[in-house]
Amino acid sequence: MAQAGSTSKPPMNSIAATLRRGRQAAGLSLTELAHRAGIAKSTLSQLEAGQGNPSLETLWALCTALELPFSRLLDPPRPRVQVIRADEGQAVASAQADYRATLLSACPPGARRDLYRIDAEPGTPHTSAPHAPGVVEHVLLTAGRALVGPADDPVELSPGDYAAYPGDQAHVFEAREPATQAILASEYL
Amino acid sequence: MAQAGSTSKPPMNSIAATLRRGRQAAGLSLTELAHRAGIAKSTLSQLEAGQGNPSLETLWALCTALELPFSRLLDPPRPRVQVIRADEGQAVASAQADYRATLLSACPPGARRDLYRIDAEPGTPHTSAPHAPGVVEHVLLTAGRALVGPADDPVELSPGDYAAYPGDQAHVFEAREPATQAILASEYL
DNA sequence: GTCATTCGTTCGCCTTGACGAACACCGTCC
DNA sequence: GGACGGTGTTCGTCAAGGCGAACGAATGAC
Repeated sequence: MAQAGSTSKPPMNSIAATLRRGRQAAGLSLTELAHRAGIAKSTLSQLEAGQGNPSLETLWALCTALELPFSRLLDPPRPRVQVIRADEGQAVASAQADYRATLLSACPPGARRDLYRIDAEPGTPHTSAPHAPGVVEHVLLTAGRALVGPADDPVELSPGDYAAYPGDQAHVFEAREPATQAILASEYL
Repeated sequence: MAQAGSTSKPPMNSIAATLRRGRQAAGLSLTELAHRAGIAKSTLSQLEAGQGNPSLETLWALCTALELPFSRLLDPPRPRVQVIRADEGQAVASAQADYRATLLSACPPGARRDLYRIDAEPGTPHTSAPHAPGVVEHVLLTAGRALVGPADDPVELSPGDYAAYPGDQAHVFEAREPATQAILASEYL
């Protein structure tokens, strides 16, 4: 299975580590896991050694046997409690002074979802250019009132209201009352 | 590459569809994408036909060439605006009357992250049994005050405070003031 | 019309992933 | 001691994945 010159190579070491940790966390031996997944334990041994270039079937069988989502194959980090107080956190740059987004949780390598806290004041609407394809934004208004959603079809939200919309097209956030606050989850699967 | 009797087989059709849509969305031809990814166009053709059992290298090369996160290989759905008003949404069952979780956004197939709105009153702490390995919970307190986090090491949050902690061990949510509200993102990569 | 260029598919060959047996290793029991 | 049952590793064999050339179809230039 020769492979021509490609750009970057898959993170086998990362996957290998994930598999090994997953197996040990489940308290399984190589033999046992290989049996459950229906693959040869030699194959599994090589994979955990970071060698080779596994096929989709093999990876899938291992994921289901370990009850791991397929997407969890890449990434090690195991966090402990992390707290960001109300007045902390790095604000995201914005040309407008009446709109402030605070990054709460950036995606670890293998990107999936960012959490922001939005603080906005009435004024000119804050419009965002389309993001990468597949991005979905979730907004939950916690205080005030705002017009949120696709630029061509926004929705007015009151406290407690929730809205989700495609982020890969132009969209707006326009505060309608002073001290408007919201949670924004930007999901770029 | 024979495969012994395993449980479920990988969703090749889904991956095939994702690849084809991704390629067409990028406006690339089979030849062009194959060249960029450094694979043979015949291989790509077969993959988009849902045939075969691609190797990790092949899939990775395609993902990087299409600028798709590896985890986005499974799932099509493209949403429009979705709104859940403050008094809407299905409440999640809970034995305790003073703790209510409202599901805002469930993961589409290929699961990754759920969004909840929490409404809680002071009383007995709401403890959760450990979830699947790898789960991370994010909490952003929007009103009131609460003790949140791992059962053995919780943190007190005030409005605007944010905390993230592993969800695969016992954890608590204990309201300290009436009408306590929070956003909870359960992330199971 | 013909040539040229692109598209996506199909075919034969070669490489390589996956299998299974054999292997070395370690602890336990008799 | 040595015979077990368990671990994870290495090796030879076979089938399947990936490659590249050849293919038919569709389009545009001249």
